[in-house]
Amino acid sequence: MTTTDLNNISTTYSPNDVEAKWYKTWEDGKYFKPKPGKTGESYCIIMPPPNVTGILHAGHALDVTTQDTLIRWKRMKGYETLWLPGMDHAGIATQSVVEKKVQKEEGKTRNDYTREEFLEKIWKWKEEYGGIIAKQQRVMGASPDWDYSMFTMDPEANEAVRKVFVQLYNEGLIYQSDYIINWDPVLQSAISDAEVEHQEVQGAFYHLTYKVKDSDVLLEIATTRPETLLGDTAVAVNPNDERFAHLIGKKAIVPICNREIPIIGDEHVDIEVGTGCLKVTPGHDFNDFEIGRRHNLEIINIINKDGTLNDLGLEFKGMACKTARNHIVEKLKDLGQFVKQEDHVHSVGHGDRSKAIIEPMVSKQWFLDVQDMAGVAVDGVEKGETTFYPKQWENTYFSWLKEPRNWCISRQLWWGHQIPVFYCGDCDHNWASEIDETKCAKCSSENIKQDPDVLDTWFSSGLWPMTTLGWPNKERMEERGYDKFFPTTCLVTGFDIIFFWVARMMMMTHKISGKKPFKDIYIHALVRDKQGRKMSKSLNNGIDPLDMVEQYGADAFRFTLAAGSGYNRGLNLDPERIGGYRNFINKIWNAFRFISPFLANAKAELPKDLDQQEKWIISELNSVTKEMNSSMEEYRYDDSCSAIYSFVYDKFCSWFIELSKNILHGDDKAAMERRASVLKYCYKDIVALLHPFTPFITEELWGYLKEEDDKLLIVHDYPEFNEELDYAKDQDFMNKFIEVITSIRNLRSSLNIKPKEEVNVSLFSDQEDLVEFFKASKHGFADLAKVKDLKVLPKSAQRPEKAVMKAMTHTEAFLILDGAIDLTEQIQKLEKDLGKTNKEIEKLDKKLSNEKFISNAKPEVIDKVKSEHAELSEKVKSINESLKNFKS
RNA sequence: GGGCGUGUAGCUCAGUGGGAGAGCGCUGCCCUUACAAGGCAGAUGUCGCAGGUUCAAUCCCUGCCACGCCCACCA
Repeated sequence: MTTTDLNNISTTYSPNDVEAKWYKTWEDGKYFKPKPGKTGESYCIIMPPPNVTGILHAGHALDVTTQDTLIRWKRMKGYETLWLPGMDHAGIATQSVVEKKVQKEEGKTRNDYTREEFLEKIWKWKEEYGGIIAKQQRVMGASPDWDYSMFTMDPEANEAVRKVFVQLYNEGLIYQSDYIINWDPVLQSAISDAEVEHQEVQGAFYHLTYKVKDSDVLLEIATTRPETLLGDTAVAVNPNDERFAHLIGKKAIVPICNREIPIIGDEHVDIEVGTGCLKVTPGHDFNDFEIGRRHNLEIINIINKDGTLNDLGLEFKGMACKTARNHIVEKLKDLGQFVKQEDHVHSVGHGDRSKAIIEPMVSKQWFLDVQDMAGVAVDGVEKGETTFYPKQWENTYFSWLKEPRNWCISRQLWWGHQIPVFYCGDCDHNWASEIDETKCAKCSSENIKQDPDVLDTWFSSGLWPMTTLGWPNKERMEERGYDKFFPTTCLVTGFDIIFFWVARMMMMTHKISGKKPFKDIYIHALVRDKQGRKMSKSLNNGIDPLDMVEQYGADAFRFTLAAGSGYNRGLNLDPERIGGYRNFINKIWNAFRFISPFLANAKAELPKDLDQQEKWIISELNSVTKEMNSSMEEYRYDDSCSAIYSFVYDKFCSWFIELSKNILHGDDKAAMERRASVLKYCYKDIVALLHPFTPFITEELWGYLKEEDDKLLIVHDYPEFNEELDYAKDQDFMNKFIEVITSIRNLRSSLNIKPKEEVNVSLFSDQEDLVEFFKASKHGFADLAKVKDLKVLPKSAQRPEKAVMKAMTHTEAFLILDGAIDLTEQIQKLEKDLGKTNKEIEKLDKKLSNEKFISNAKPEVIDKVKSEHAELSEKVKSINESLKNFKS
């Protein structure tokens, strides 16, 4: 397509073909690969790998946008950039979606298959969804080096995981222990503390009585879970509680099962809460477990893996806890050991995947001792080796790491890295190994088996920055540039996984490599619907990125997401806003359609002999360039977007293009060529500045703007601030010019003068250079406010008799009237303006007459107030005189 | 209970110790040859409430109210 064709085509930009075309060009041309740039420095972002649980949602779109914008920006600035893509196996989450699918389609559970068979089904799922995700990322314009793609279950990742596991195991940091864990009866696996959601639930306090052995005393005990009494191994009271202290050391008798249990004293028991007596069930309550440890109590497990009562449940065996609860209450009533029941709201843990009520249960699990690692991770941030943007998120990070609990890393799942610990069936030897063992390391027996559990997903995620760069294999590290890119530059992620992921990467990566994995951590907002609600399937308020791209184009969608990203924690996404920015993209397209016929007359360089309008726009462009670079440095995408948005709309299109029409169509060939050159210069910078945000349309337009030997925009230099292009005086003139034009338009509008109708205007000002500027801008007044006859006079000159006026601090504008009109409305307007201005002057007067203000305020503030006062007084003077004339 | 955060125009949100802002929406006029996905002009606020610090508070401090999120024990 040639530039002339452009003017024959639609006035609306259609993104779809353009986007596909450029993505292919970039990808085929290997533009996403890291290449040494002019800074000689590297810049690396490891993409937080999306879960392969399903297709991408709006949150991922934000992830892609914020990272791709950074990468493209740094790439253009001349860094050797690597954005490393990947996907996460997301153990529990993925296994459960596949289990659900199998249940739905085949009516089977995973136990109807062998481990190998079922894993094959998950792998199939992974292939399908992994492909969709990568396609979605491409549609968004993501520019990672796809050749680096990794999956958290790749053999390379497994190698890293096993090496680290073995090291930590041999150091004694990984240990096996009977511990109370969160048991998810639906997933039938332990889950970590972080995977438990606490929800307020309407329950009840059940008051029961326990008999004290060899005594008539009845202990009244309040509990929310009477069914666990079958697992009670003590009754605890506070040793300082006068009511019960004398009973410590005696025995109580558990109702129904009639087991004798000790009455113990423990400070944990709150005298005020409940009845002051606590039944202790170390097998099924976190606090009770701790009490049990302190007092060496027996642990009794009464619950099966599926959440029903086991053999110890007596006649309630096989019942779900909730059912058993009701039956046991009935039984207690029969026994006369039930006192009362009170409504009680309390929080109950639910699995964040399965939504099942979590049963605290004691079982043998693998743990990682994180006490030392957590301290180091805290140090890294406190000493500034790693910085959070926005800084407030450090608190969230610290709050977890400063009181870490050892991490339960084993999961009773199939989908994940199997724990590399081997057990010998003959000699009881067990050991951790980096390779798949075939015989016992001690007795050479081949009767060995590997631990069936898998590792928590976050174990492999914690190593991700190293794994992806080839660690621990020397050759891979060389090939993938480990030394160049590690530690990485920036991690971009959401605040919801600061605990899960960020903290773990900081701990594990440092433990293994001795280095913190990133310099910066940018925490972006979570995407919500326009009402600020989380997007969820149940609310059906999700926004599908592909829909948005199809409807508005990837550029508009990206710009919307970027414009909404700064230091905020929520981004309320309303498709209407995307529509608004789609209009902006279209504006860019049409501004180019205006410029394109003149490109042939434009020179490649910025001309030296700029006129005042040109100096103004170059100055403004220079400012926006500075603003965009500095705000991006601090991850203020919102500031960058609003800076370029208002420059393009409010400066370049509304004023500079409008002021250029006359020159471009005029007789002065030199001026025309100069203006065409400036337009081209500006537009090249505009598309370059915008490219990281809206890569497609900018690359498309660049094709028409670039010089023959220019490279593609994706690797072109990003504009930088240039001190020499600062023309403050021209900016000041133009701002005043704009103010005057707006005033004239305002007067026209208030008189209902038709847009095409010409008017005569007289301007009065005592600023000589401004007067000269206005005189020289005659064409501007004609083009932008349809001024036929313009007079620019000093304020000493006579004011026109029949006219309406508007006063500015620097200039009075009079619109001359032909016939008589009713001035009442105009007088009202002037009086309103006068009132407002006088109020402002009063405020300033008050300040200036305040001695304390004069003595305490900074001199520049005082100067400013004084000059404002003078300007406003001038304006008041102008208005007053006109009012006098109008009224006479 | 602990922590973090929020409360600014109808909506979504920036913002700063010294003149209250943007986008969208709204009102009026215009199909002016880049753009009606447009142009021009315009209206809109006790900056949550109450105190305090300061010459000066939307901004800093304290308390209160409302809301959101996170962590953590509640038997």
